[in-house]
Amino acid sequence: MPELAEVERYRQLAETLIGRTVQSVVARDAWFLKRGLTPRAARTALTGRRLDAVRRVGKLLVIETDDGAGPNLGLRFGMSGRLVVDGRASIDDLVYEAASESERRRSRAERETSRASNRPVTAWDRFALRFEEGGDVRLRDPRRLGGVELDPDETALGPDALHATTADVRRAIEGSRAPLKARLMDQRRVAGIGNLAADELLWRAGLDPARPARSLTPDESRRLAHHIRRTLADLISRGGSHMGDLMPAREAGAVCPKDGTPLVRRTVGGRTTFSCPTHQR
DNA sequence: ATTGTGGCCTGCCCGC
DNA sequence: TGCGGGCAGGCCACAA
Repeated sequence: MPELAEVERYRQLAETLIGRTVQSVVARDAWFLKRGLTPRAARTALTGRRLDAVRRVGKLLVIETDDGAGPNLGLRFGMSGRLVVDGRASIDDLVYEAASESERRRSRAERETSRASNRPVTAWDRFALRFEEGGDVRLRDPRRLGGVELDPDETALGPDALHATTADVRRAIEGSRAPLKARLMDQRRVAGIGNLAADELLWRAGLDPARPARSLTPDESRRLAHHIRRTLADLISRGGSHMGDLMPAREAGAVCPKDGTPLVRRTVGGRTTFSCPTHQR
C-alpha cells in the first residue's frame, strides 16, 4: 500500500498511459471525488483529453492533460489504494509476494484468496478512465481513504522527500518540539514520508522517533537527510515500503536486526512506531 | 500557529 | 463456524 515507494511505482506504471485520449470517465463513487468535484464535472473536464505527463509529488500522483491546456488529475491512494493499468496492478505486489518464502510456497489460488485486496474486484474500483486507443486506468481502493481531484494544490506539499536536502530537512524540523517522526510525516514540511518509511529511516539513522524535532544537532540533521534520501531510494529499488531492513522485525517480540535489543513498540505522532532503544538516541 | 486527538471507511486477522 | 475487538502503509477537521 501506498507510501512514496509505491506511488513511484504507480507513476512508472502510469507512464504507459501517456499519449492516450480519454474516451469515458467512470466515477460511480461520488464520495471518492474530492474538493467539490462531481461525476458530471469530472466527465466534462476529462473526456477527450490526452494524457501527456505523469508526475509524483510525495504521495500524490499528478497526471497532466492536453499539454497544460487541460486540468491536472490528482490521485491519492490513502492506505489501501492501488493503481491498475490495463488490468494489471503495479509490480510491487509481485515483488512483495515473491519476497515472502511462505507466500511463494503457496499456490497462486490460495494467495489470491487470502490476499483479497489484490484480487481484481471491480467493486473496489472507485474511479477509472477508459481510452479511445483501448485499455483503462483504475484506482482500486477497498477502504476508500484515497481520492480523486482536479488541479490539486501542490504548493501545500513540502519538498519531495526523495530529493530532500539537508537544508530542506533543517527547515522542516527547526524550532519544533513535536516528535521528530511527526514532523517528518507532516506532508507540508516534507512530502512523501509515511509510517513505515519513517520507522525504517530513523532506525537506519540511529535517531529516536520521539525526540523533539528541534533537538537535532546540525550533524544529526545532515545524517538524517542522507538517510531519508538513501532509504527511500532503497525502498523504491527493492519494490516497496515493506522491503526495509526493519520491516521483518515490525511485530510483537522482535529484536533489533542491528544489535539484538528487543524493539520498543509505542505510539508516536499518533502512529504505531517501532524503534530500538539501544542504537536510536 | 503548533500539537494532539479523533474520525473517516472497509477489510482482515486473531482469540473466544 | 460465528462474532467481536483490534488493527491497518493516509489524511482531515477540530480543540486546547
